[in-house]
Amino acid sequence: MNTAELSIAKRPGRPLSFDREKALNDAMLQFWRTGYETTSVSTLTNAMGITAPSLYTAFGDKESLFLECLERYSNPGPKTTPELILKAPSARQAAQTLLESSAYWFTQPDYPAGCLVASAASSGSETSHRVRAALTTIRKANEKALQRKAERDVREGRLPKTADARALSAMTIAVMQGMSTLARDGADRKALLSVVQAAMMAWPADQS
Amino acid sequence: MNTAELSIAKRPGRPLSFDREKALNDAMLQFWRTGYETTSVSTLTNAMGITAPSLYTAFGDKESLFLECLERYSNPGPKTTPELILKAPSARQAAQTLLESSAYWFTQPDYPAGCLVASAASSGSETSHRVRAALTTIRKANEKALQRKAERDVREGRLPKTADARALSAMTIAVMQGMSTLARDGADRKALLSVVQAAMMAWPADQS
DNA sequence: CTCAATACGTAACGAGCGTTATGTATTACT
DNA sequence: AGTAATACATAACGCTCGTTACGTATTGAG
Repeated sequence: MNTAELSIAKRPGRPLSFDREKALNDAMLQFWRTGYETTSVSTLTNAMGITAPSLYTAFGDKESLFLECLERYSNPGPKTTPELILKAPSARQAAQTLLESSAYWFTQPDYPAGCLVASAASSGSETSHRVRAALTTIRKANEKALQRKAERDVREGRLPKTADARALSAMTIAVMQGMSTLARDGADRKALLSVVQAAMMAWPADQS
Repeated sequence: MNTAELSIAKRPGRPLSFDREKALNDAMLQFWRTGYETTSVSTLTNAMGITAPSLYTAFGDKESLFLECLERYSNPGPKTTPELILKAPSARQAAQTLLESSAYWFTQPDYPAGCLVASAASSGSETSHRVRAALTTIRKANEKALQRKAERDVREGRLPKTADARALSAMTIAVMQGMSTLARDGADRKALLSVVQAAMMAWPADQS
């Protein structure tokens, strides 16, 4: 008996009768389509193919379910977006990769248009402040990572001394957010990629 | 008796006991703060200082009230934003004016942060599709006006022949949308103005 | 003064919200 | 086999939603 088997050792009691991962994914897609506050629990249970008590047993409540969906959405791979930014060869290339992958991600066929983080709860009442805080945290983490990367590039000469690292990263994040709205309004992948190309003109070329 | 007096001739029956303009303004501010679907009628009536039947008498229903607020918000002056864009000396200057005034508008003290149009209903259920359509229409009208202005500048030599009018205008609108989110997340006026400065680097200089 | 028309305050409507109590079925452990 | 623990399905909870009857008060017209 190895540690892996230990970590998935079955708890006592009746096990879940549905695939928790699939249900979570279905919930994420529904939130992606229709936001947080405007998606009801009954809409969720329909999309997930389970009943309300099952949802509460497996995920706690609506807010916890959303936060878990958010985690799944923003950390789909082994590396987080801030980590990817910091590992890029330059801030400029990190920005370009971020925007280009966003252009792809926001226009995937058979997926909701735009970005879950950008469009889930840009406004909202006071009752969902934890949700809004989580969304803001994700957005700011990306911006901060890009900013630090750009500041380092200025220090190390990959960007001109006159470059405004903070402004460039905030502008890049703004373009990303805005592209989500463009996608929701019907812009296709080609249009978004041309937006990326235009926005990257604002970045000074990497100094060699 | 002139035509102005005729146009405000009193209708029969008891007049409204509150200032309709002030109530409309209060409703707009509330929608601005908390969005469309997440703002309840009771929240609105509290903010407006009237009762629900008064709201329905004066404004129809929640959706009509929001659409009227939207008109008031997006047409505050004698000229619409598309008109201002078309009258600017160049597309580049129109974009700069649009972004700079947005930076100011999104960070007014004692007003909600960000943009009502950008944050009211970026996602949402199917029941509010008329509201979402109205918001999309406003966004697209601005983008289209800027695009036409830029296309004319390319034709008339104010912009280089290689400039992508569509991409530049879409990028500019994206930055504007994104700045609204930045403002909601706490960015101050100075930060937004530096974002504008950075974004404008993507626009080729006007040819003289 | 009467009448028609509109707004007002109170109170309530049906519907849907997020959530949970209840009893039963299914599992693991002893 | 028996017990503890968990999930299941059904049904309902209290609450808020957007909206509106209903009766009364206030206006202009004749």
